[in-house]
Parts: sequence; structure tokens; C-alpha cells
Amino acid sequence: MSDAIWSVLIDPNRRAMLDLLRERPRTVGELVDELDLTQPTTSKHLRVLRDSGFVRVHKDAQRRVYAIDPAPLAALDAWLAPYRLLWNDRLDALGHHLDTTKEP
Amino acid sequence: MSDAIWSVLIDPNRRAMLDLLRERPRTVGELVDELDLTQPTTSKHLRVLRDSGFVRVHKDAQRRVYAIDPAPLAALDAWLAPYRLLWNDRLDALGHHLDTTKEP
DNA sequence: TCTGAATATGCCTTGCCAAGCATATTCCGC
DNA sequence: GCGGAATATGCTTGGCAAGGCATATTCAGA
Repeated sequence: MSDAIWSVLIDPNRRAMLDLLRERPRTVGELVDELDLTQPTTSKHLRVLRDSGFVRVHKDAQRRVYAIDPAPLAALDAWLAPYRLLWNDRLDALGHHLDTTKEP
Repeated sequence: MSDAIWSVLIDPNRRAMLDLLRERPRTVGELVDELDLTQPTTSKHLRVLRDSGFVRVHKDAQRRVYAIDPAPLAALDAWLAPYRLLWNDRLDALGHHLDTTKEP
């Protein structure tokens, strides 16, 4: 079921793309610059993201503006939901991995 | 940073293991039976889960009882957190993918 | 101490995916 | 309509990870 979601998100470049698109929609060229990837590589990753519903495209002349679609991420959140009970009970689990967030 | 988390979770068998271990700790043999995998394959997946902190082992004679450790999943939840704002604003995104949750 | 049960590990092969490179496509301005 | 910018696609190669198979390890009981 959720197999596609994971195979999309395993790639660090695609996650970086989503991080950028979370702020605001961007052009392929902008993504190429900010991610320091070649244009073909960027386009291929965008194809994967598009085919799996993570992003949507809007044509603006020759430019393609990509915007995030949160639906698949909501599905991931749903997958994660039953596990959330595990660290709601025992809060120490959070402290274990999130103790890097130390505020003076 | 979170690279390891994803490479662990991409495998469907490992996710199935976590699903089972979420209910209760289990023996390697139990997992082999319930997942319909060979014993070596199961042990290798458990090694991956163990090395990355998703599970903990407890020795009981020759048996090894594996239990889930929610810490890495909490980290995944933290990664997902900023995206959650996206579908808190526009609830339609949830409806799109979660409309299977119909309650009368 | 020997046997067998339970689990782990090593080696090998196969399949898949990302990146590189070249090329095709689309569309604007002149 | 042409040249060039912006983006997409096809082909090939390298690396990596999963599974199969054989084998090593650990431990209890007789």
C-alpha cells in the first residue's frame, strides 16, 4: 500500500526538494541552483515526485512551477499514528533522541 | 542526518516487523512464522533494525526476544512536523487520502 | 559431553535506482 | 519561422541492498 511513499522519500535529494517546496513553489531552475544538482537529475526527481503525487506542476510559459501537495505526507502521518501511542506513554523515548534540543 | 531512518523503513518486511512488534515483543521464530520469511532473512532484517535503534533485544536462553524502541520513529515524527502545518490549514488534503476512514 | 533447537553470519548473485551524458521537446522574443 | 532558453526524456553504467544457501554460534537438556 504505502510502498510508493517510502521509495520516494528514501532519496535525500527528493526530501531536500520537498523541504524547499514547503516554503514556496519553485521553478526547476531555482531547484537546480539551490540543490546543486544537474538539470536532468533535478527533472527526473521531480518526475518521481510528480508521479507519486507529492508535487503538482503549473505551466508558466517555458517554466514549470512546482508546488508541494501534502496528501502523501498525510498518508505517511497516518501510518505513523499508531506508533505515536508508544512515546505518548513513555516520554523517555523522546528524550533519548531529541536531547539535542537543549535550551539554556 | 535522518538518512538511516529512511533506508531502514523502505523495506516492507522491516515495516511489517515493526507492525508486529508494536503489539508485543516477539521471538525470532515467531516473526519467521508470521512474516513467512526464512530465518536468515529475518535475522538480517532484525540486525538492521537493531543497529539503527528501532528494536532492542533481550536474551532468554537461546531465544532472542525483540521489542520495539520508538525513538527513531519519534525522530521521523519530528521530521514530519513542519509539513503537518500544510494540511492543518487546508483540511481537504486530509480528506483526499484519508477518506477511507468513514464512521457512521 | 553430545545432540538438537534457536539464532546469527558470510558469500554470492540478481535486481534496482541514481547519476552522467546526449538529445528531444516546448515555448518565447525577434 | 529562427535561435535560444527552459525543461523533459532515453540510454548506459556503477553501486548497493535483499534474498538464497551454507555454515557458524550459542545454549539447554539428557
